[in-house]
Amino acid sequence: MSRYRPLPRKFYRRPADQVAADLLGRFLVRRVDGTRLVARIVETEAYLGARDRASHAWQGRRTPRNESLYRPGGVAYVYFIYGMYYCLNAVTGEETNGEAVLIRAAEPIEGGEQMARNRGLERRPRPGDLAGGPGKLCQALRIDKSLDGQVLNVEPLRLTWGDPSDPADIALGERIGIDYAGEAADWQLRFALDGNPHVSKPLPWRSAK
DNA sequence: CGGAAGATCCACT
DNA sequence: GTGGATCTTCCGA
Repeated sequence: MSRYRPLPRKFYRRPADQVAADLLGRFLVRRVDGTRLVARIVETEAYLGARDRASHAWQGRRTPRNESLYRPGGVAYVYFIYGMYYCLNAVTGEETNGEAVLIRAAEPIEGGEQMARNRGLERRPRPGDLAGGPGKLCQALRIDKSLDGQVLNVEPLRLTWGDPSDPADIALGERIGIDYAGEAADWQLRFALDGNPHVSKPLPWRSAK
């Protein structure tokens, strides 16, 4: 099934904003304990490296925590935040320039029951409950620091061709939770499938059409 | 509904 | 010591 064929390295070796838009509709395929979990990406954000105040690579900052950001495109950058959550990024770019795409939300395709258990949900999940936000998504797919720096085209975590979006259905807006970032806070680097209920925060987005 | 607060790690000042 | 690419619960309107 070609939907589950992994994206090639070349896919990631472009500017982060381009990759962020192109990742919408692609599948996250996670193998854990012999179970396959699949989710379709519906929301992403681009982080532009040294020139982007909101980026962990702002002004070239380099620490053990963000080391993966400086590898060539095609690996995962997973970091721990707020003392409780993980966030998953795909590192992008031809050069090692600290660019990445934050995977913010996805729509469950396979293994929804397992995802609900991973999230500790009792009630029947409503749209967005399982992976409608970067922290939820990592919890549902059991993504943690052990995947940091791993390539994204092999088990146990792959990004595959999936069910790509029509560029006309992509909405964009400002990134979330980066009010401290000065003018970079206004940059239109958040991408989502227009009107998709699994998105983390619906906004009056400007359409990219 | 919306806003506030708490949970609690790690990089940086 | 401070605050963050978050989420949940609790409270009041």
